[in-house]
Amino acid sequence: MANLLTMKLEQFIDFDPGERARLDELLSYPTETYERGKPIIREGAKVPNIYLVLTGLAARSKTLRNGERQIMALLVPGDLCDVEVFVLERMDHDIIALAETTCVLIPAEVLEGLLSEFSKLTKALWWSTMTDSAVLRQWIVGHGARDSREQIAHLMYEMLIRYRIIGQAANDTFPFLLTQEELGDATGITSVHVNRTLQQLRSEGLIDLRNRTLTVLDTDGLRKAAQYESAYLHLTRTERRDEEVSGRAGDLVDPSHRGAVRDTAEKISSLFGSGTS
Amino acid sequence: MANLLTMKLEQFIDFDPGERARLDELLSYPTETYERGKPIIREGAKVPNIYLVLTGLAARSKTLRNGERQIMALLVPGDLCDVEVFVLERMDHDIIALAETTCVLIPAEVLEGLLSEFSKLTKALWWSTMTDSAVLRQWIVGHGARDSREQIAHLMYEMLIRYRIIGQAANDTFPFLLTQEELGDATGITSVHVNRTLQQLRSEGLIDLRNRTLTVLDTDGLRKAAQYESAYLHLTRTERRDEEVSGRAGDLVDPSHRGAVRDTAEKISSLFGSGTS
DNA sequence: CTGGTGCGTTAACACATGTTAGGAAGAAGG
DNA sequence: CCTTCTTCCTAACATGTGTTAACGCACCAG
Repeated sequence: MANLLTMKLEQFIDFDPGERARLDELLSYPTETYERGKPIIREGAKVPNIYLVLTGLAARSKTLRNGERQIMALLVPGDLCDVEVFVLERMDHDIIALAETTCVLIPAEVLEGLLSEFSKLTKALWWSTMTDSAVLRQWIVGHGARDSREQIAHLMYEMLIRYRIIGQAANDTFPFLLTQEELGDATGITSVHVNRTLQQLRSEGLIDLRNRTLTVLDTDGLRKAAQYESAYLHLTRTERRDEEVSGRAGDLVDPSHRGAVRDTAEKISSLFGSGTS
Repeated sequence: MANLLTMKLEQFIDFDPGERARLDELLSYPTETYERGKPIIREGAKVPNIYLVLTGLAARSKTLRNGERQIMALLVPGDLCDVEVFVLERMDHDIIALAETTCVLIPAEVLEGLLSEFSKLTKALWWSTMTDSAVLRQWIVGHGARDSREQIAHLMYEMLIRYRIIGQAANDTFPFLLTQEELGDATGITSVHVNRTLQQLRSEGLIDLRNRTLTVLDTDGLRKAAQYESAYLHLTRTERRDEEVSGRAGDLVDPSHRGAVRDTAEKISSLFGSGTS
């Protein structure tokens, strides 16, 4: 399997073969699989491992005393769950599995060792962290200044890009594993209103959501509906149009980029499936 | 003047005199002052300096096409505005002055040099970054799962703690430099409704807000109103009750801590004013 | 003193979203 | 095949928050 972590970090930094090899080694640590709905890491836990999502979907979430739950970030394959363990003593939120999810458990020392060895990797990890923060900021903007339709459109558009980046959104179709209730927890909207909003997006011909699979029928329309702006994901190399990675999501972050590398979604696996070692 | 940055980072790590001296040197770089309302750093900018707030109040904010503005974080004296410049190419949001604000402009190379020299400092900076993220997460929880009264109470309670930490909230009174409109931008509420909510908090006897100064009349009541939970600020040493720092905000994050170090707010300057070199 | 200008304050009304409740459709399991 | 459970969907009603608009007050400049 392609190294998803590498595919993600490559959006920012161009690794050499040695570095890639080291990254690949990380994937050889033991994995663990979690059923849908089960916690992967609990708030308050001291965790000795770094969790990397391989398959499925996880979320950062927080539960208030009154039982309300707020999802604060979605973690797709290739994402790290808990870089904070390097510094902060305890998790300040839960990581939960929103679908059957498999993670690699990388001992913290191992990754820490790698980091001091390769400062490039250190930089890449900082990038990943700061990008996470940027996504959080975007999430806040969403809640404060967007209505429900814009919010959900935005979430979908962001997920499309992120699945593209890891090569799993051919034809603008990708796994969308959230229930409407969970979508509500992510956006701060009730599931009833989520439903209303989905109907609307469907009737506008923007999306097709069925069987946990989302197809974006009109990427331009969806971007517009989302008031999407590309900068916050900090896809440095994509924006710079580095050939190696820009085919994945280039047309999404910058429509004018299309044509050049159109319909490359299908080629991604051949391009990168073997390019990670 | 006490080194505000040191006071803040001390919440996490105990520096030795040499390290403190180096931190103090950072404050000797040129400062710049910004009028209320003026931008300090603009979205999209490539910035060669790290900005450290010395006095006043700044905010991370984002403006949408339709003119709506969302404030995503408040920066009080001692806070760094743009650590991201080490890694990300451009700012993905604005930093604006909400009051007349003075910043030190530390050349990025200088701080970067310091970081490789002292890994403790590196850790402290990571701490600061990850804590920022944690605050963002909290902010999201606020928007999604709290009503206006809880949100505003929460913001006030957090600010009380943060001003305590830098020794500027004696008697639970501290500068509260936000207009109601800005409070609205921070919480995603209209200024009209902010006003309604403030009236309510006043009539409940929780706060006294006048002349840009906030006095918390009932810390317990406010904490309760805010559904506040301490963990997210990651005040490691405060929670551990390290004497050196726990007097500042200990009773706020853990009410049982009171008595032990009550009314220490006034002593803070004598304890730490000279303790930073 | 006088006219701005920004901020706080209220009031009346509109509407997006929440709440509650129940039924339909599909998946899982015996 | 039937039962059970989850998720999706819809309807009627309730309400928190937004909108608009107007007035007062403090502060400042001239």
